[in-house]
Amino acid sequence: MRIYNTLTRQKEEFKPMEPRRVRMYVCGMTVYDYCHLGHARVLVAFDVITRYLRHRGYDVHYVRNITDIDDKILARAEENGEVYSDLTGRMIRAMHEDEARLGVLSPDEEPRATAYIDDIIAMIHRLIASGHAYEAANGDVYFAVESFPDYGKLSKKKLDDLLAGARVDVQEAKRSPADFALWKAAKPGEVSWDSPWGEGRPGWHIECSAMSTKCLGDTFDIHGGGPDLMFPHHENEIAQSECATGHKFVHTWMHAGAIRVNKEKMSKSLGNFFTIREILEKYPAEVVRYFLVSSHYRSQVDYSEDNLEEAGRTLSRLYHALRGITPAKEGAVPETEFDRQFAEAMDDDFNTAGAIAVLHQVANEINQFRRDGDTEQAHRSAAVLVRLGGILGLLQQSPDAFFQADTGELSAADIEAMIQARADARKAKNFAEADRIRDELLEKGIILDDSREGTSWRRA
RNA sequence: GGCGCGGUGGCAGAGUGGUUAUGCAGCGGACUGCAACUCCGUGUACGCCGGUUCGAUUCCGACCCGCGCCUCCA
Repeated sequence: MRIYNTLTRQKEEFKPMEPRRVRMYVCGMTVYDYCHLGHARVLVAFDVITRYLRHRGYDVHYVRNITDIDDKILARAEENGEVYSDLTGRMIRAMHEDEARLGVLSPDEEPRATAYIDDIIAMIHRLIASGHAYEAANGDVYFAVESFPDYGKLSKKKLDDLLAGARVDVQEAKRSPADFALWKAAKPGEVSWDSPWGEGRPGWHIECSAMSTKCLGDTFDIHGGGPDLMFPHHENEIAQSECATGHKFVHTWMHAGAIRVNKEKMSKSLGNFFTIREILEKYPAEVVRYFLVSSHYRSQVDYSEDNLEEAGRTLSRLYHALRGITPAKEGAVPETEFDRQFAEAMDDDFNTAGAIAVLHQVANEINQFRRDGDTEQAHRSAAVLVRLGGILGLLQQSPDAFFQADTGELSAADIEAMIQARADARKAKNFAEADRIRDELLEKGIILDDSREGTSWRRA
């Protein structure tokens, strides 16, 4: 299978260090606020990647960190008048709720920066000892960017350009404007840890170097994250890690595409972000997931009501195909041409859009079998659809659960009673009454579907 | 300014040197008491200009446009 590597800017044949084992690290959240859709994209993208790699038979060790100490966290806690760890604890719980609702499997390890202070200090120590970092007059420790000739190899930036474009408010203490903090001296009253350089806390980038190395070794297979982490975060990670260990840090770098709103990137600094929980108030979680998975993980996607609603209609088509069918038992149906096409798409840099097209072909086949009264074949194809959907984390609930959740003011019993009343009216050829009932339900967001087996219902 | 990514049919979104993406929406037909669902059929496409080629949406070059990073952001 081939994966696009940001480091080389091309798709490469994926060869993990150990044949059947994949070591992967993904930059997770800085927990000072609720997760937004951009976070969801990264969460879902690497969830699908993990699921597919496992489906392909790899033993994946997936590590995704939590940044639970940083300037923004301290600022927000101060603003709220609370202890920073109360804030981060609350946001971590919220994040776990959000990802569970989106069907995102937990990573194998979820290291937190504050639990790895010793490892961070040890790595900084090594960097100072090898001349790649220095303790400045203000108590901070900085990484000396010019000591690493490869600096810029991920983001394709030249150090000269970075220095020329540096902002005016350069830290006096830095030897070079491009140097970045490994350790920040604590201001009076700030939460801090003891270190050889005095009380302080880690810089933003060093935690990921320290934790990934600790959890996965000096060198590992895949490192992923959001599009805006490429520079400076990932660039700095490479510098720190390769200077500290003397080994290549990561083989394959993967970056998700940005989420946009009105042609602008959704980001916290622009203030145009939607949190996952806001969106989940308006759309079923699986629809949001489907929306995310229906385009390639590296492409930009636009968040809009139209797009989410279309995703809802499209996912409904898939669930419609499954309605009233008990899929054949997993394993009872051998691999089909559809499995092959699905794998072909996914093997090509996780082309989920192509894979979903296959899902629709399977749904179409199910509907054809059903039309022809070939129940046996319909059930077998349904098993294929559920099997392939599962690799993307989709189609794992019952169609009724999907269609009949969140019905608003009416209970299922109310709806069933009205359906019965309508059925009676129809039997009596009182179509005016039957249509009145159907319209009343529609007004309340309930759509009826008649079939030979009877009438079923779903929310609009 | 530097670096990078992209421009596909009404919309969303894959892909390919010559042959159907897929879905949503639309239209015609079947089914239906009428609808919905479903099935069958159907139209509109590859930013612009050159080049390579028997043939380019697909390769190469120029141009136009959009976006991202260069500062905390997934």
